[in-house]
Amino acid sequence: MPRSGKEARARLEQAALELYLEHGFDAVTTAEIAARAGVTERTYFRHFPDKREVLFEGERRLTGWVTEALAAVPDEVAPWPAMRRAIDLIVPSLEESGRAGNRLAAIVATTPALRERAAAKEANLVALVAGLLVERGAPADEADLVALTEWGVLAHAIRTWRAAPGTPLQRHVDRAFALLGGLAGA
Amino acid sequence: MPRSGKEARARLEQAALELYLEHGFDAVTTAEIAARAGVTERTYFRHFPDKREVLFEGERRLTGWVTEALAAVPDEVAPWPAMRRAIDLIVPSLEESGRAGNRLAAIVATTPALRERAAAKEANLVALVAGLLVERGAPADEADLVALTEWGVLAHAIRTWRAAPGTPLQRHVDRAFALLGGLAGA
DNA sequence: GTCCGTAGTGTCAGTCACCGACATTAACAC
DNA sequence: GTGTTAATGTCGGTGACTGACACTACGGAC
Repeated sequence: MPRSGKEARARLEQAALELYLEHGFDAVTTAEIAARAGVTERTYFRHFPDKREVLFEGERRLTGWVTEALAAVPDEVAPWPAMRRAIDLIVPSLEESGRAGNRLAAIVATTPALRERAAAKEANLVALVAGLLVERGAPADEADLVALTEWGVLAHAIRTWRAAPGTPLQRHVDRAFALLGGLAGA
Repeated sequence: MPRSGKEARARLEQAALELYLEHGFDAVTTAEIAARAGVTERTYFRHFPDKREVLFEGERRLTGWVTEALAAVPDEVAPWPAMRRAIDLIVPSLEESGRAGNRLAAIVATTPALRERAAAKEANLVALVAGLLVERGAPADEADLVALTEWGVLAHAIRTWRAAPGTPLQRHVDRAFALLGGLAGA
């Protein structure tokens, strides 16, 4: 019953999240996820390529935000400040999805297989950013270095932000950039 | 026949490398690797936890180098310059293992599953470095940021070095640090 | 030399992630 | 109603990975 297809996908996401939280990633089978979602195991694999990917829908939104944010910065702006501005543009979206992000980070942090996937996603994102900077006219190796470094700073800021609940993310971002500037400038 | 155990492990590494190069990672089964190495599939999994790990012995050496290099830098040196010095100490070792590294990078770059593992290894290494810096007395978040950034710079330098055969790695490292200093200082 | 503990291996049976091929059904257009 | 299409169900299979148990080569104790 092709009841729009999107419904099944959403139910699978929900079921997977619940089961992973209840019993841990390793103790859950894809068949169980499918059963709770009311579909067949085969249907699960039509919506997601493997057992892990069901948890990373948020990451897809993130790549969208990054692309939009960089597109919103004028091409004349040099790579480093352009990325810096783009990060400021993304911060509110990140802050909004903070709760879901936290819950997810908890599962991911405790299971190696998911940390692997997360690390890979991050690497892909850095590559995407570098590519976008090149399209804006940056030299390839400068783009690479800027993407790597600034994304690293953002990732760091997110971590310290998660460790200090209630504080605004923007402050952590500013602080991290200032810290890096002092370190790398000398 | 426990013919020292190390021999079987080495044969497995060799067999896996050959087969992966010949037919590609996905087209090779662990049973085939074991067969070429003259052991059982079960024995393969006694030496390596999964199909991918057999390719990452070099990474283990790398973590050793990093630990030693950081230990060789006096504790009085601040985190950023300490890591900077440690990288200079590692460069020769990296340069020596350049050939093997290139061959491996080629396989890894072309298969997503291996890129995932590589990304995870890199993240673990950054975490290790941050931990070592903390042991030296650095504040946790500064250690995190320094490890992230400087390791990123090194990774970037290695990439440009691979793209420019024949040039010394140290030059790429110096160049990348200079570039970052100019970017992040402003 | 015999005995014995240990480490490395073989064997077997099983679970589970994942995939190809084909049949089926709901919804929608006409 | 009929045809089309997208989503699903069904079936069978492959291959990564694991637990349990038996076996065999080696080293040392005596």
